Order: sequence, then C-alpha cells, then structure tokens
Amino acid sequence: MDVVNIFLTSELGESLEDFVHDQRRFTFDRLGPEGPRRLVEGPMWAFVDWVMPELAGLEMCRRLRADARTVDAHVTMVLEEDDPEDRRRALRAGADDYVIGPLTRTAVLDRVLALQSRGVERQATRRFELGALTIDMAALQARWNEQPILLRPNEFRLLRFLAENPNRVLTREDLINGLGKREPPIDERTVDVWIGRLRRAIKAAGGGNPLRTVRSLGYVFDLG
Amino acid sequence: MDVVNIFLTSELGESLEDFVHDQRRFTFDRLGPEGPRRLVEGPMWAFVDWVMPELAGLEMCRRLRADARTVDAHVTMVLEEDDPEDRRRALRAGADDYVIGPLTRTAVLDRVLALQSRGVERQATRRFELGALTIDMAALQARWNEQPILLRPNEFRLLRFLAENPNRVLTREDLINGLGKREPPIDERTVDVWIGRLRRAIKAAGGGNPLRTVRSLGYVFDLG
DNA sequence: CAGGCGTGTGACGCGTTTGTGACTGCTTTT
DNA sequence: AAAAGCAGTCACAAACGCGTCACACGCCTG
Repeated sequence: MDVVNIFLTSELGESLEDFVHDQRRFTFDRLGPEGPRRLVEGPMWAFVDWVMPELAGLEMCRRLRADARTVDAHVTMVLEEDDPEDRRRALRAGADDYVIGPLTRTAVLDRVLALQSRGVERQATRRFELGALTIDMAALQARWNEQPILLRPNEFRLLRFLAENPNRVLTREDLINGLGKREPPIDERTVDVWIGRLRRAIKAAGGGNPLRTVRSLGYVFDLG
Repeated sequence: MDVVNIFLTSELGESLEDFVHDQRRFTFDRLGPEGPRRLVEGPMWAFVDWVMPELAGLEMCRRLRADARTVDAHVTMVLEEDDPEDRRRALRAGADDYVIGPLTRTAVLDRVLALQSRGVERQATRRFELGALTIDMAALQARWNEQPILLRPNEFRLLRFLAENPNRVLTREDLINGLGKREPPIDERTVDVWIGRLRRAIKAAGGGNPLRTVRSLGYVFDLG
C-alpha cells in the first residue's frame, strides 16, 4: 500500500490522525524549525504557513529546501491572502506551489490528491546562479556551464555554504560551523582537504577556480 | 534584550512602528542621503532602494560604506527585478546582499531573521573608497579602479591601517603597533620595506602612489 | 564478511611570506 | 665640500602556511 506523508508547520483545527483512504495510507506530522521530526519512506508533502510562531515561513521554506532529508518533499506555502507579491516570493523561496489559507484538512487532502493524480513533476526550485556555476538545491547538483560537477555530500554542503556567502572571507572555523560539524571537534586543517577535494571536483568538470585562498585566514568564494 | 536597528531609504507601505518579537526589539528609521538620522547601539541593518528620489541607490550604498557611523551596518540592496548585472553592481558598491523588491515589512524581517539565525558571525563589512582605491574588508581585497591589487597579508594590513588614518602622519612605531606586531620587537627600518612592497603592489595594479613619505617622521596616506 | 565509498587526520614537502643587514643615493647639516 | 642622516631597494635565510598524499576508520552494500 502506498504511503503519503504530510507535514505541517501548525496545528490543524481538525483532527490529525493518520488514516487510510483509497488504497493509500496518509500520515500526518508536525514540522518544526529543525525540519521533520522523523524520517519517512514514500513521498513527502510539506505545508508551510506564511506566518509561524518561531520562524518566518519563507525562511522555513528555504531551510526545507536546504535540508537533505526533505529535498524531495513537495512544499506548499500557505498564504493568508491572495497577494501576487507573496506568491512570487513563496515560489522563489523554494515552494512548489501555494494555497490561500486558512488550511483545513479537506484543503490539504484536496491538494495532495489532485497533484498526485496529475503526477506533477516537481521542477527544480531553489537555485543559485553565480557566474558559470549553478547550484540546484532540489536536485542536490552543481553544474559548471551545464556540465555536472560530481560532488560528494560534504563537498556539496561546502560549496553551498561558500556560495551563500560570496565575496566574504570565511575562516576555517566558519566553514566547520557552517556545515554543522560539532562532534567530534574537527581539526581546522581538515578544511584544507575539503577545499582541495572541492577544487579538484570543479576542475574535473571543466570549471575554473572560484575559491580563493586567503593566507592565514580562510577562503573566499569570489564573485565578479 | 537584543536590539536590532533597521533603516530604510523609502517608506514602507505598511506601518513602521518599533516592536518586540522573539526576545528582540526591532526599531525602524528612515535613511536619508546624509545617512542615518540617529546613532544606535546594537546591530544595524540598512535596506537601500535601487531607485531613490534624490540619489541613486548605488551611490547611497557607497556613501553608507564610507560613512564612519554606518560602517558596521549590514547593507541590503533592494532590486526591482532580478538582473544579474545589477546584483553584481550592488555587491561591488558595498552591499552585503540584496533582495528582489518591492519591500514589505515581512520581507525585511525575513531577511534580518534569516541572516541572524545563520551560523556565520557576519562581521560587519567594512568598505573604504578613497579616490580610486577601494578596500573591501569582507573579501579582504583591495582594488585600484576595479583592478585587483595583489597584496600579501601584511601588506593588506598595512594598507588598511594607513587608509583608516588618512591625511595623518603615522610614525613607524604607529605602523608597527597598528599591525599588532609585538613579538619579537620589530626593527623600525623594516617598515620602509613594507611600504616599498606595498607601493610596488599598487603600482603593479596600475595605481598611483597615495603613500607619501614624511622625512624623519613617517608616512601618510594622502587623500584628495 | 569482503569490498567500496566517504571522510578525518598526521605527515611531508614546497612555495610564499617576511624580517633583516647591507648597499646605494638623495637630502640636510655644519 | 665633507659628514651625517635618512629612505629606497636588493638578496637571503628562516619561518610559516598551504596543498597533497596515504592511511585508517566507519558505514553501507552485496
């Protein structure tokens, strides 16, 4: 039996129990600022409120897109009212589509079933374009002039973080923290090895070297 | 309680009252051509419109960076549409990042909260523009008319210190202390070599000589 | 359980950076 | 005019920082 996992950032007025319908099992779960509480199999659907208690909805959306666990989720933004500007922003933040709230259980299911039956292809959403370099957060893929760069998970995270902070010297400590490495404490020299591997990967894809070493300080992603 | 000071170059459609959210006090203020109207404590965030009534946004951006009072501000440029050229120009002019407008109160708060919650300590971007010379403290890069000057760490520190104290004679001792050299005690004559190397580097980038020797006293960064 | 992959680390070697003494040439002083 | 003072420059050695390699460990897969 198929499973459909639905995550919401806020409580629904109505009940949230899992149930089975039409040969599919629907599960509901809360979605916190740190992302989904549990890992699931099967397609994920996330509904993000425009306003949230702890975190702006757009930021939540971006985080979902950045989180490797939810990269394949279909993200729907919940708008309070039909503002064209907000719609555009929502999509730009990585949402796949939007509904005009408030959210009811019926609205959620309508959405999911409609899209499922239509077999929507989730198009790539969150994308950086920095010169010749493109970073596709949804597909977890980086390209240099359309040429895919073969990156290991850590290298991808590193590139993403550098690209998010262009033209800014990042110390080795910044980079370690930026990749969320805590335990065990990482030796700063290890960052050199990361950079080396990342550079080699970009080069192997025919790319240049956007990563500048700043002696005795750190590294910069050079833009322009 | 933390204070977050937000400055804008144009009116927001929505209300602009100060308010408290999430343990932080947000204050809003207008940003005129002369810079911020008041001095504040705590982090500053400036949002500069691409088009402004009295002044081009880019010029405004440069002025903010040159203004000692706002040097520690995080400057966000507000673009009307997503033009890659404009983005690069904005960053060149000293902006830390940009948003695609128009600006709403929500967009502003998104930006501020998103950046505040990010891992990196965003040390304030300091950017000098002294005639043809530009010093980008974030990227640790100096340019002469857009032409990068290739500086070694010590030379960059020297240039920075000189540029921070323009039109003022700095003794060799000042310079040694200004660069934070303590151990072992540095021979004063060594400063001459530093200056020589710095001059050569600027020249190599097609630049002039803003460093004037004051016989038996020290050196000055000449402005104007 | 073997094999492959991703990743962190210590070690090695090389290029770069940098402080210094010496030499040179210009300027000021006597 | 000679002497003293001062700054510009060069060459060099030592120290430093970075790139890279090989290896070990953990994890997943077949």
